[in-house]
Amino acid sequence: MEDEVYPQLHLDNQLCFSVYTLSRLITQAYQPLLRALGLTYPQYLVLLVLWQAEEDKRLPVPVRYLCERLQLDTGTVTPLLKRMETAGLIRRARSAEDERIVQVSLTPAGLALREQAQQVPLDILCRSGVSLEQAQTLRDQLRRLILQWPADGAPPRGPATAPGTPESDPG
Amino acid sequence: MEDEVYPQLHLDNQLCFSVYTLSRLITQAYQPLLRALGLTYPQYLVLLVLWQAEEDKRLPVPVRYLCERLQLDTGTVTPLLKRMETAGLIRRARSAEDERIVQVSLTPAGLALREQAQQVPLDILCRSGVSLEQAQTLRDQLRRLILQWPADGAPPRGPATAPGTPESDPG
DNA sequence: GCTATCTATATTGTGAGCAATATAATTTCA
DNA sequence: TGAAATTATATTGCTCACAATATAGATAGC
Repeated sequence: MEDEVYPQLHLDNQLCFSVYTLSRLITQAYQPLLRALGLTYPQYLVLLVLWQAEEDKRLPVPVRYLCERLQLDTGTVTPLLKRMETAGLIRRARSAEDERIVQVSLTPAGLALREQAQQVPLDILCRSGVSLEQAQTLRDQLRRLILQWPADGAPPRGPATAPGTPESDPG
Repeated sequence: MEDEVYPQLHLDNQLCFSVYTLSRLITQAYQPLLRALGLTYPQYLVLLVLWQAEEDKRLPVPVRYLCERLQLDTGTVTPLLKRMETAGLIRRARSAEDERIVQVSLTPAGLALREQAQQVPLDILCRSGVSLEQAQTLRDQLRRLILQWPADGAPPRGPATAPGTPESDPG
């Protein structure tokens, strides 16, 4: 028998699994608060973008802008926006100048939700027991990692260290 | 007019959005490699657990064990396992001693995939351009955060710092 | 001006995630 | 022992994600 061991394939050595698990944990933490506002987590993200655009007097915004900000494609965003329109949170309208474009804006109800959502991020922070410093540090670290992430189709780059046989390879 | 500003609701100030985005980016990076093995990302995670159990001679394992390790409920895992059974990767069998339990084991095909998967984590690391140290540090940081995360239904805890009005609240 | 190309959005189909509920087997304990 | 509670898995219904494709409007070259 071989009895080979593959530490690089052990679940708890994977960075991907930690990120995946934390992402679901955070979403689950938001869920009860957002449910009180009649929102799902992705719908909340759409509203974050629209509320911020409203602050800057940039409403309406095209669907394309939402896709860029959220890093989601139209296959996800279009049905999401349809549900939000049905829920009375947003409006969608074809642009007159360029009929390919659908412009998205907030309804009064969608805008009004911002007041109720105001407390949500801090509330989550409190419930999670994470310190503000820890959260900010981690956020900035992840944002840098996301920014340096290779665009899809980019050529493979080597790891920044000399190659070896790491016992626990956090792929 | 009010012209109020809500920095705590700005998308890029949210820790949740960074985690969510990175999680999807990583999954997308795995996708082409796993596709070559005929796997989806969650199916790969199931195999990681089963391969490790095989190393320890603990196969078969109950569905409950997979749910615990992956932090997923049966509503996700049961159909996932059914698809993997159909694909010939695993076997599912009711336990004789306790007929509530379904024991999951690897088929030869499912076990054999481990050889091909061996290179995947390091391959992802290379493509991502992240250094091994950076990945390990981040992984350990996230694991600590996940471990300290409150169980569902736990009472709200305050943030570890004095309350104030943080400009950018990473909820 | 006409066709090829490009751009913006929508649609289809599959596979997660997850809440809520259902079903059936086991255990508890009065 | 026998009903109530518990445990393990499955099912249903809804909402993402995302690849692949479709559609229609705008733009570029010739």
